[in-house]
Amino acid sequence: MARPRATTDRPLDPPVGIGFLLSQLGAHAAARFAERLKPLGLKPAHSGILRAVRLADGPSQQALGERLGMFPSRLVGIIDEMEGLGLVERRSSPTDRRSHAVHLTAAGEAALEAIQRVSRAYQEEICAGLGEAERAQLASLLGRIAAEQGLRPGVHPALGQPGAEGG
Amino acid sequence: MARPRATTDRPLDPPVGIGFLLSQLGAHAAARFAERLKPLGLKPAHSGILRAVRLADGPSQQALGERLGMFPSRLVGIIDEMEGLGLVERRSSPTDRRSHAVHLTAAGEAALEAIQRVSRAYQEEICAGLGEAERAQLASLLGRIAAEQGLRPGVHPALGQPGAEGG
DNA sequence: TATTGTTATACTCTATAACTATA
DNA sequence: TATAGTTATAGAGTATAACAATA
Repeated sequence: MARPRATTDRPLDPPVGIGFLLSQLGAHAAARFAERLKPLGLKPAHSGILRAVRLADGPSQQALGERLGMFPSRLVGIIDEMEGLGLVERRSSPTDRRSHAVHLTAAGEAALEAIQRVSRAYQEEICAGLGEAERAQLASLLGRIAAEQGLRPGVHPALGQPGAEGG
Repeated sequence: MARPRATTDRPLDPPVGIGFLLSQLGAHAAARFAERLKPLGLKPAHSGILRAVRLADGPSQQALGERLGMFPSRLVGIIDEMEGLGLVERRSSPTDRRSHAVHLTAAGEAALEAIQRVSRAYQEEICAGLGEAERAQLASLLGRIAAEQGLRPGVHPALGQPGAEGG
């Protein structure tokens, strides 16, 4: 293109740090995961909630929201969606009729298994360039950073956003 | 916590893969970077555009959008913002008056340097738990995945979204 | 009076498509 | 007729705050 003089000619200093790489790869990974989920009719957030529901077994929406760092009002819409898909059902608690416990249906468990299959293919795609030892090394380094940064295993920090979850 | 029986008692199988870790850490890293940028009055997208503008030196908005994978209409708003902050200026091309070349101002270059300082602190924060050798190892593994996945160095795939960039 | 879940509102941010001015 | 940039519109998604039912 055009103008003769540049402000600087250094290409990219610093040469792209770990933080940027993480952010860049994280966005990429999340996008790829969402893509693989789409044929199943699922969104990334569904995946995270399915896992959390199975883990807690029948948590109230409030408990779920607290665990996942989501506002209760946000959960309402997603649980509505998932109930519409037949993945979960709300059961009002016999002891406190205000509270609705969220339970997996058979379809929900099936979805969870389908997600796991998709997930394996997705991992394979992401790690395509690395050997077994390197993958283990990478997983270990990432896991240490995650722990150091106070991220809880399996809880995505951006479950509030659109393309947040990455299986 | 309540109901007696669970659907499964496996905690989290698979134990959380690399894809999820990347997505999780990526979202975390992007959020931390945005936080550090805020005191400077900057958004993550500004950072990416500043870098791209310096790199290309006076690119047209179209060239910029193409390089960054952004819609022209999205660029308009951001360049407006940045021009309002005095970081860049539009110069209409002498040969084609439709085309506006985007140039860094002195304030823009200063901002770029401020971002680099902030960036170093941010890298330090993210990698706090790792030694030098481990950081190099991690950077190498991440870089290889990024290359394998066709991500261009310094170009964030989600520059279209809110908290996208991660320095 | 406090709490669970829901609904309503306002806000942010995006893509699509019309529009203008040049070419 | 095509292209660079802009504006306008509509759509997706979120947090905040009001609300109803229950405790």
